[in-house]
Amino acid sequence: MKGAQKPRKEPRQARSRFLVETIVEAAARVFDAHGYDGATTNLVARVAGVSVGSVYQYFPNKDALVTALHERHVRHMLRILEEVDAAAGGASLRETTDLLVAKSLDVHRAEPRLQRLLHADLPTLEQQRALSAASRAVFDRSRQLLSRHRAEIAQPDLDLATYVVLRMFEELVHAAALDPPPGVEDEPLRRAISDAILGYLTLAAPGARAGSPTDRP
Amino acid sequence: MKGAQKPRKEPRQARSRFLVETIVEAAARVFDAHGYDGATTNLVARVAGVSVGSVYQYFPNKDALVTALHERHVRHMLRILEEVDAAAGGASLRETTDLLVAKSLDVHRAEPRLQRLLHADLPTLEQQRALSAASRAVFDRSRQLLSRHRAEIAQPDLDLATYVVLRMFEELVHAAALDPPPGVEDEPLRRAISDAILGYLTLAAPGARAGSPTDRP
Amino acid sequence: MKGAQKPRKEPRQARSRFLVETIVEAAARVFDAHGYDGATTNLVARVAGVSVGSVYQYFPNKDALVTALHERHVRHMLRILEEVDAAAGGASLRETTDLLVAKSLDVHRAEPRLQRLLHADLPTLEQQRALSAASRAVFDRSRQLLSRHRAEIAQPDLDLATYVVLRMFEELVHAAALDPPPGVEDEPLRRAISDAILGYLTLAAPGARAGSPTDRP
Amino acid sequence: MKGAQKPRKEPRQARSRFLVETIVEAAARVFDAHGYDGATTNLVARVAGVSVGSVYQYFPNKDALVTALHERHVRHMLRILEEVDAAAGGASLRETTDLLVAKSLDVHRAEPRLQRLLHADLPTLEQQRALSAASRAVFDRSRQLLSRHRAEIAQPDLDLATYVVLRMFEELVHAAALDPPPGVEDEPLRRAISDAILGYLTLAAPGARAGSPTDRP
DNA sequence: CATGAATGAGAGTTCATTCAT
DNA sequence: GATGAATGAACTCTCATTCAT
Repeated sequence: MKGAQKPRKEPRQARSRFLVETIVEAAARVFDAHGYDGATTNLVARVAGVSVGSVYQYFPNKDALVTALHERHVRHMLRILEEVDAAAGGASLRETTDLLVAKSLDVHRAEPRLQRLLHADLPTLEQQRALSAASRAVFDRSRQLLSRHRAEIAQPDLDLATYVVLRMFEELVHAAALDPPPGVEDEPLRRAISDAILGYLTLAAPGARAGSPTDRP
Repeated sequence: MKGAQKPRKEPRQARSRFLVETIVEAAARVFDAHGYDGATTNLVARVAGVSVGSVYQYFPNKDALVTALHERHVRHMLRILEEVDAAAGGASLRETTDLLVAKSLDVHRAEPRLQRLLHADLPTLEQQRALSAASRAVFDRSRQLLSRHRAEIAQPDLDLATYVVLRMFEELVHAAALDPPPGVEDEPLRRAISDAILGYLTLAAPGARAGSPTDRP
Repeated sequence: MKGAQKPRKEPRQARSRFLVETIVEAAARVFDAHGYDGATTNLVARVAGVSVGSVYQYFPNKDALVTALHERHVRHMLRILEEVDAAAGGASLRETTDLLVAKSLDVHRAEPRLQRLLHADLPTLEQQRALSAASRAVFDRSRQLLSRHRAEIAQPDLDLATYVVLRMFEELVHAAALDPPPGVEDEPLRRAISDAILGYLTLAAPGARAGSPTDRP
Repeated sequence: MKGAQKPRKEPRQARSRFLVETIVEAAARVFDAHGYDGATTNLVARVAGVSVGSVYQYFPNKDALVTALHERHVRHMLRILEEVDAAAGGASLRETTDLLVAKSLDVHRAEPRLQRLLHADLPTLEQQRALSAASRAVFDRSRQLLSRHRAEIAQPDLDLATYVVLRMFEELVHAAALDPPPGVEDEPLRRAISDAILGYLTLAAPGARAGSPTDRP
């Protein structure tokens, strides 16, 4: 992979926007099915039903497709955060977390290899520039959600906590989707992910382990 | 990446063993510096100070190098587990975890991109066959270490707990090494990783746990 | 050599057809000059004045070029058969054979090494599948020509006779073109080839072995 | 056989001769099984049970193995010519030919691909120098045999006749061994080969060509 | 002499990218 | 804009050959 890349031109017209969407969806299918190396730009074009030239009209190079896929994923996650936020009026942190885990698992299970690729290869790229912008939104939204449950959270630094939670969350959902532990049912698996997040957030100061903050009404 | 690959021939003599080691170390440097695609077999050979032919004498193809690097990493982690186990006579789970985090961070910081590559690309490969053998050792050793602290662990299923802990551990250490949160000192960062693991393991059961229908002994 | 190979795409447009022809002609020159091993795909491309990529656009691999050259040769031979057939109204078998030998010699002398390669390497390949289709046309056309002279032919099984004649014909023409006997003029050489074919076809039934069929009182 | 103890000096040569033979036989197997390209010198060495270095001790390069195989074949053919000559006291040309065809077919059927390779690739090589020496012996011996049947032969130039007969013979035997016509029994096939040779040799001078006596209705 | 690890030139092939149509 | 034929740099991998042991 070379360098960070934004779409070459912003699709102004409806047709263009549709074309870009078509290409991105094709890219999602192709990258999920073949991995980064196996995914050729020509194949993406063929699957999208357009010519390679058209792909390059909107994406200056192969990595730009990956960047676009990342943004697509971020949008997806933002939507989920939105939904959960909306649906959960006075829900507890546990309930909210459970819901997020369940919804995210659905997303990752739909295209596990692509998600792994996005999670893994992107930090490698010099694209962090482009990414941090998109990722920032997820970070901010997540932090906001956590701050709403500030009372239930023992960790003092909420920025750091958000960072850690996002990492754990992504990784565990990835793992559960792509490489689940053998012989474990879905429910305990989701439960374990929630536990990991909840456990971290609610961990009392060292020594005070027994009295968890969630014990309070 | 193609398929799983074992070393082509087992290095029997001292000279060969040395050569293989040289090649693997060169591969580590090259993969860490250039990523999977950027790492060419010719470059690995050049860095190792041998000819391409010699690389292919011992590794049937490029992916075999990655597999070897994975095994090298696994050996590394096993050594760390061993050391921590030996050093920690009656240490608490927290102390043991802190030590593991510190030592692992050193390993990952030495070659962060390689570690990311190993963590990310390998599950993609069909090499899980070969890998599971090597990874199993880490899993078993980790589980054994956890079981020694059984009393401090609230999670009922120790296999699942080991799976989750290993994932969290690897991911958070990777992240801390490759993409640390801005403005966070090393100490709190390490602390956060330990908290995540400890929090998950020691999470007291929610008051409603007894009623959960899936919680079978 | 790997496996049988048809052209990757049928050249629909005039430009493509011209390109394919150019490549095949270049391949003919290169294979004739360097043999199978010495002929590199890059050299074929260079001689054709195109890029390697263009060669692979139409021929999936090196062997596909050989297959194409075989088909080119078959077409050539068919054309000759056609011409001879057309020109020879009531010609005798001898006259027809003489003409075929003369024309074929011209073809083989133009690129003797290529002809040898086609004659020799192809049966080795698994390409007999693809070849038999093309070769069949030559066989059928030859058989048809022979059957027109049925009265002059003593061999009972015309299929077998065609098989034998084609083999002798190809081999002797090859030999005469590539490795002629020293000190023999062209005319007696051509005559000898015709004699071989005529002699076989007109050989009287066994029992008349001692003398030629014309020995009859 | 290893118990035999000859003077200490002599075995060195004997051993070398044996080694050379071993290598050549291994080469025969390998070239027959894999063709020229597929036959690697390392494989030949492995099959021979010696090291590559030993192969290169006696054969300066890969083509030297082919040359040796050609000489082996020539010796084989000479032996057959010898046998036939010895066994056939007052045999007719037909009888002699039949015997030669039968014996040669056995040889070629044992390693058809190798024979094709020798027949086909060698003229291509620059080894014609070395070959003509070896081939000359076969040529001379064949000519001698033909001259013994001078009375039965109509062709005026015996050198040319020998040349033509050898070519036809080799080609037809090759073809019969490697690529026989479908649905033809062995006997008629051998018969056809003999017919081809006999027909050529005994063909009466032109002009005497009469309507074939085997004309069918 | 025998060995076989080491060599490295060079081959076939792919695929991101361009640009004339 | 859209197309897709054409490009060619660059990669993985092979194998004839050498030479230190």
